[in-house]
Amino acid sequence: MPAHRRPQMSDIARLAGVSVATVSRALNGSPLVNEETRQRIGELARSLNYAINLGAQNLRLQKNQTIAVVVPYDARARQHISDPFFLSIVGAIADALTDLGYDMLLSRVDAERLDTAAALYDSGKAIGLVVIGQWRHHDQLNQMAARRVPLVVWGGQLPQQLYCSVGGDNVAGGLQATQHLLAQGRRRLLFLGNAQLPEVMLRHQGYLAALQQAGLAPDAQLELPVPFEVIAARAALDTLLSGPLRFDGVVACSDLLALQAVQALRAHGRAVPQDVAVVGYDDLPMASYSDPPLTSVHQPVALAGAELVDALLALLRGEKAAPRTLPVHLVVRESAPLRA
Amino acid sequence: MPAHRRPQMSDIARLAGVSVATVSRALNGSPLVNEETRQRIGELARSLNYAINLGAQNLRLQKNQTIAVVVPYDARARQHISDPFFLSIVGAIADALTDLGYDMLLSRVDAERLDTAAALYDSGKAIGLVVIGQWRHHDQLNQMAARRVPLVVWGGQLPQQLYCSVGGDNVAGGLQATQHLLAQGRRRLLFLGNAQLPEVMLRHQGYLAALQQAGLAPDAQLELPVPFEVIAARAALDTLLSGPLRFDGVVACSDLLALQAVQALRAHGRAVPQDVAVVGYDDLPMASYSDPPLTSVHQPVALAGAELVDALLALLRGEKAAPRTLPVHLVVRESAPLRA
DNA sequence: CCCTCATTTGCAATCGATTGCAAAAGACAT
DNA sequence: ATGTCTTTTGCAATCGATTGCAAATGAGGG
Repeated sequence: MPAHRRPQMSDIARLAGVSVATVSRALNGSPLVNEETRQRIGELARSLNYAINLGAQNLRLQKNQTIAVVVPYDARARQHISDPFFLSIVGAIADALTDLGYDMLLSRVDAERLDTAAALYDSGKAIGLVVIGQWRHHDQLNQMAARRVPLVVWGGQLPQQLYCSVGGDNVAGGLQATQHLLAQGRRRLLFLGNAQLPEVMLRHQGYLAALQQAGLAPDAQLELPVPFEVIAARAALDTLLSGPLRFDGVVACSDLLALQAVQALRAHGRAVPQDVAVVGYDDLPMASYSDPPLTSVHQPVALAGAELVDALLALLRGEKAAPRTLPVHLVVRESAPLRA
Repeated sequence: MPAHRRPQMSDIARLAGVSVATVSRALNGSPLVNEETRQRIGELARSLNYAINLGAQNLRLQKNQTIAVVVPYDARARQHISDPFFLSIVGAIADALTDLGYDMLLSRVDAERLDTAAALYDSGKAIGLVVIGQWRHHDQLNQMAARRVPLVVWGGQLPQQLYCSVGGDNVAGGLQATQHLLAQGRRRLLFLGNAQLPEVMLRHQGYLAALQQAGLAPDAQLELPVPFEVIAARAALDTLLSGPLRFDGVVACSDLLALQAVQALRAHGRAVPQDVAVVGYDDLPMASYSDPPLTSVHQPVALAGAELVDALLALLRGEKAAPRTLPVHLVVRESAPLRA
């Protein structure tokens, strides 16, 4: 026996003078083995620091307790998605899975090829997938679901959706953020976010609905389709602010974008919230520490993790899992206070 | 054949009218199979959406490409560690592992029982471990290393250390942070962090060294051993500030602690940085957005991920991996500016 | 027509576990 | 001594792949 091979059942069997079958039964607490034999085998296993080979066990028992969590990234920009909101969702999922005794495989895939994530399921590495965000490939997710890949997606609920999504109430979030600014008398509201992404698109619907309720016509110039990636967003903001366009409020689709907007506005000599009020999205912990503290739409991260896992496990039990929309609420702070 | 079983080699073999062995060879590009047969099998596999069962393959080939990343949490407080710094380290490790074709298993363990993480290795789920932080159990990590569990730890380098650690230069970080405050004429510096944790202990050494260089005697009252967990830290700060103790600078062991200190100070009517200057640690992205923007010791997160993975892979190749210390540097912002 | 040799295929063992079934051993009644 | 029953154990097949070795096939030479 080589020096540092991990011990296996056959080693214990040899030392105990019994067959591998007996060792297996002893360690699994089968009533078919003699009590004294079980003791001997148990002690031997402990002294050898034996741990069962889960790969072999899973193969034999056709079981697997691994869930893959897929975090897309932007391959073209070689830009890894490090938005703290996504990371905290991952943390929440890890908590929920750990509590239930599942293993979590964390994997990154190209955001343009979400369907490559199916390989994790096809290969048996994982029994189901949690995908963080739909990005621009609702269609690929639909195809995976049609192939019966067990799949739950963090994101917005769309028409013609074959997969189960769990997400914040994006329409309500966009609506509340916009209403809050309108209630302060703000009238020209910049919408900051790329509406090609379903979640952003839904928030944009809320934005439009609020404008309509207030009797305002939308202005296409007030929509800046920036990515979630901050460097590029900042560049777009600077370009915009160098132009003639004026606005007195910003509805941003993430807290990071909101903070970039604050910095860009200040760099161009505009005060927040006096000249321009800014509302963020996600309500990250940092929102309360920032300068100014951000008014933001709070998303329930811990609940999100639990609901994603719950929905996926329902799917795996063969039940059908309906999309879920989680409540959001506006947290008012200094970047867009109650009274302007 | 049941409706939605994943196809396997025997299915392809039956449909192609060949043996499983031939299918295996064909899909692996062995020169032993006829070109036409290979074509037929390849097309069949594609049309069935076949993907090899990696569990079975790994068992047979004795291989495994999974690395476990272990994030400890505080079980007593049922408090999950969500410090963004740890999450961003996890993200960096994920990037490094993905680039090299490894899978990453994310796992949480009780910070008081770091040694339970060894089960991930013993069971064959993973071929090696990356543990995020030593916490208070240097000893347990040493025991795991003595058992030859392939192991790399994010944290400080300690005497009598049997495992490989990768970490920022904590002594230099503590030193620079303290020197910076002393250079402004600050003389009574509160050290914020629990020196039971090795990383904090090393930063504390740097703090003491800086005091000594300046000819100042340390004052034990100026050491507040708060945990990394913010709620408890805030309570300790409020208690301290309600007492008679006075200080004009704070050396905090994380940016979150620094921001809590800023808030507590303000709540007690002390201005930052005028009355008290505050230096954080980690230099999270939020440090530059906060109010005031934080002066902080920058830790190289992306490099950390790459170095952790590199060290672990070296271990797995059978080489010995020496502990690594990564450079840190102070980023000066408003919470402790150059001129007080 | 037989032998040799190259090409292509299949058989069967193997990885580390689990489990149905047969069998061995001992207790007890007849 | 024989048969029955219970308790305890081992044999061997199995999970889904890989691979050494034997064997089948066909081409080419003598």
